Amino acid sequence: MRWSNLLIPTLKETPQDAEIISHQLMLRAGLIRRLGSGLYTYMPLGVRALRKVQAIVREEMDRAGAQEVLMPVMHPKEIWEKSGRYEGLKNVMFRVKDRQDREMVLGPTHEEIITDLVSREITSYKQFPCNFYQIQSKFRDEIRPRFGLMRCKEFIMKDAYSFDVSSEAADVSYQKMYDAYVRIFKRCGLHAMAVDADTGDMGGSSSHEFMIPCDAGEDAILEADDGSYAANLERAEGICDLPMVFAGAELALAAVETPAVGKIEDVAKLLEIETRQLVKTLIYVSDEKPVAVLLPGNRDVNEIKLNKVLPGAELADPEVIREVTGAEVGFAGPVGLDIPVIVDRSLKGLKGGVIGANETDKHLKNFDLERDCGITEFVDVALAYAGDLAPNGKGRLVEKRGVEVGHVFKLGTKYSEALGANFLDENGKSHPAVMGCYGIGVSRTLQAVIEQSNDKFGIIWPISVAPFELLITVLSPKDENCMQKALDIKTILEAQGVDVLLDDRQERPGFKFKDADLLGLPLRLTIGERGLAKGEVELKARTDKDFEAIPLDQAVVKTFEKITAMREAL
RNA sequence: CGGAGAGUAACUCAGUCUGGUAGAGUGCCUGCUUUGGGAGCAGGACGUCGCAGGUUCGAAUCCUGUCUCUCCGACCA
Repeated sequence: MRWSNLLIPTLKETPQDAEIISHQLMLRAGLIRRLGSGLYTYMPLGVRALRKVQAIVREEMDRAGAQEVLMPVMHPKEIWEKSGRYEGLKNVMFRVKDRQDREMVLGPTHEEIITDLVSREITSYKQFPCNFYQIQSKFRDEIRPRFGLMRCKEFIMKDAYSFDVSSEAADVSYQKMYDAYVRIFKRCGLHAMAVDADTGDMGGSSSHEFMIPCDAGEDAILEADDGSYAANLERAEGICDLPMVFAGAELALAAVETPAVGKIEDVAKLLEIETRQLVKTLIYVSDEKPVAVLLPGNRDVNEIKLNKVLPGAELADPEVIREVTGAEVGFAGPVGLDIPVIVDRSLKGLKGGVIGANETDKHLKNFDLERDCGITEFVDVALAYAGDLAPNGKGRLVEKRGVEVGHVFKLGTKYSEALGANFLDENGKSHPAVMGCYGIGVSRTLQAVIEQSNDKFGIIWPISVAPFELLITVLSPKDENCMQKALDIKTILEAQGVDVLLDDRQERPGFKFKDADLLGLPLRLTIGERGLAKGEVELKARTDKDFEAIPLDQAVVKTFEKITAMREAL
C-alpha cells in the first residue's frame, strides 16, 4: 500500500482532549477520530491494527474449539426480561423502539441471546461440550466514557459462551478459554496477568480478569510479591498479620471522655494510640434492618464483599444511627448494641481495643472482643491493602494498576435455567446446561498495546498487531531510480506475505522520519539517492537506535529475515 | 448524577477581567528556493467566537438559559 493512497492524518501537536499516552498517540498517528463522547471512527490504519488483533483472537478461539457465530446487535426486550437483567442492567442498556413501538435494546452482552439459541438447538448430551463466539460491537451507556477506546459507549468485543453437561466439564471449558486468553495476549505483545475477580452483574461462581499492568489502568490490583496471588482490589483478600493485642489488654472496660471527637483519626490522636487499635463500628441497613459492621479503625469496608453477606446493604442515615446507638454519629460501639453484629476477620483476637460507648462524647477502652462481646465468628468484609499478607500467608501484597482486557466467568446454570437451555442425559433426564462466558475487549486491547509500548517519539507496535509490518521510506520519490527500486522491493516482499507501507509522499526526509516514528511500524527500510549511489539501503527496527546499511541486492532477503525473526519472537 | 475545567480558523491556543474593525503559530492552496530527523521567503483561502435569548449606540467580551467536550468519583470488556 502506498501512503499517498491512505488517509493517515498525523498530528504534530497533542489534541487537547486526550489525557493518556495511548489515546494521544492513537489520535496523533491518525488511527482514530472522535465522533462524540465514547464514540470513535477507526481510520484506515486503525482498522488494519484492529483486524490484526481480531485475527489473533479468531485463530486462538478456533484453535480452542470455539465456533464463530454472529448474533443480532438489536434484541427484543422480552428475552432480557426472562433473565431478570432487563431490570438489572437497565442503567447500561441503550433502548430503542421500532415503528410498532416495540421496545428493543442494543446488546451490551449476549448471554441471553446465545442461551436462547442453545435452548432450541442443543438438546442432547451428545452435542456437548460446545462453545460459541462472536466479534461484534457492543453498546453500553457508560456513566463516563474515558480515555479514547478504553471505555466507550460502543466498542468491539469478542464474547464466547461455553455449554457443558456438568460443572466438572465446564471447568475444562473454562480452563481452555483461560489458556487461549493467555496465548492471545501474549501474541498481541502484551504482558497480561490473570487476577481473581468479582463476577458483578454477570453472576456465577468465579472469574478471572486479564489485566494489562499500567499506570493509566482504571482497576486496582493487589499482587503478592512472590507472584503466588493476584486479585482485583474489589475481590482481594488480605491478611493483616499484626497481633491485635494492645496495652490494657488485661484490664476491664473503662470509659474515656472524648468530647466532640468522633472521627477515628481524631480519637486516635487524642488518646495517643494507633488508628487500628480503635474499632470502626459502622451501621448499615440491609433488608430495612440495621446491622453493625466492625472493622479495625485503619480499614475500610469492601462493599462488594459486604453485599455478599448483607444483600443490598447501605450505610445508615444519621437518624437511624442515633436511634440504634443512642449517640451521635462517631460514638457507636458493639457493647450493648441490640442489633446483629458482623465482625471483620482482621479483628480476630482483639484485646485492648477502643470502641465507641454508644454515648455521645464517650469511648470505651480495654475492649476485648471475645470477653466483652462473646464474638467468635468472623467474615471478610474489609478492603485488602498493600502490605497485607496474601491469603496463602506467604507473599506480601503490592498494589498495581491495570487495564482489564479480558474477563472469564464460570456462570453455572443461572442463564440456562432462566431461558430453558436444558438437555437430556443418557438416562433421558433433563438438566440445565452449565455455562461459562468469556469476553475480550478487542478495541480496548488495541489501545492497551499502545499504552504498554511507546516512547517519546510515538508508538512501538509489536509486529503481530502493527497496521503494517514494514515501512519503506522513499526519500526522493521524484527520483525514478529510487522509486523503482522501492517498488521492486515492495512487490517482492508483498508477494512473500509481508504487509508493506510505502511512504511515497513528496516531503522532506526529516518530516517523513518523524511520521515514521510516530506510526511506529516495527521495521523501516529507507531508500535514498545518497545510499543508492553506494548501492545501499538502510534497515532500522523501530526499537533500534541506528540503522544498518545493507547492500541493495540483499535488501529483500535481509528485510524478510528480520520480519520473520520479529514474527517468531511473538 | 455530584465536583472541577473547557468551548474562538482544520489543529494548538491568545483575546474575555476593563464591551469599540476577530488574532498568532501550525496545517492547507500558489510560486520560488531548499531536500538525511517535523525547512525558508513571498503571496493566498478558511470564523454565524457552541447555541438561544437579554442588556447596550455597540457584545467573543456583561447577564440568563441551554448544549457539547474533558478530568475526578459510582459502572464495566
